[in-house]
Amino acid sequence: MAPTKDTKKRTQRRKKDPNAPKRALSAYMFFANENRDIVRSENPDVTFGQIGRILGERWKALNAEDKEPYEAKAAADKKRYESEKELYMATHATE
DNA sequence: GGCGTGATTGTTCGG
DNA sequence: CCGAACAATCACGCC
Repeated sequence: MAPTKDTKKRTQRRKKDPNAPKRALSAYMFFANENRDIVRSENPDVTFGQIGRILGERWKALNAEDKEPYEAKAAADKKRYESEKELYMATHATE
């Protein structure tokens, strides 16, 4: 099932690990990186109120092929985190 | 062997 | 400064 949105208000940002590898970014993050300047450039009138909403709308508006670069980076970033987590695990184990 | 959980990531915007 | 919608994530630990 979904991560029970009820669990609690997200963005709790609580630390629990010594070196906290901080997982990785998300496709949205990479996509947003390119959209923030694009969408906002095409919608200089819309503010977070709209942009934020619009951003997400068109994010999905793209096709798997469009998200390709975003998903690709997402996976790439994940590997990034994977390395830190690996070390984090090592440090955690061998300590 | 399958499940749920939490933590996190980045943008925009404003008071 | 931080949070809040917007979305994805997905590794982690556990019985």
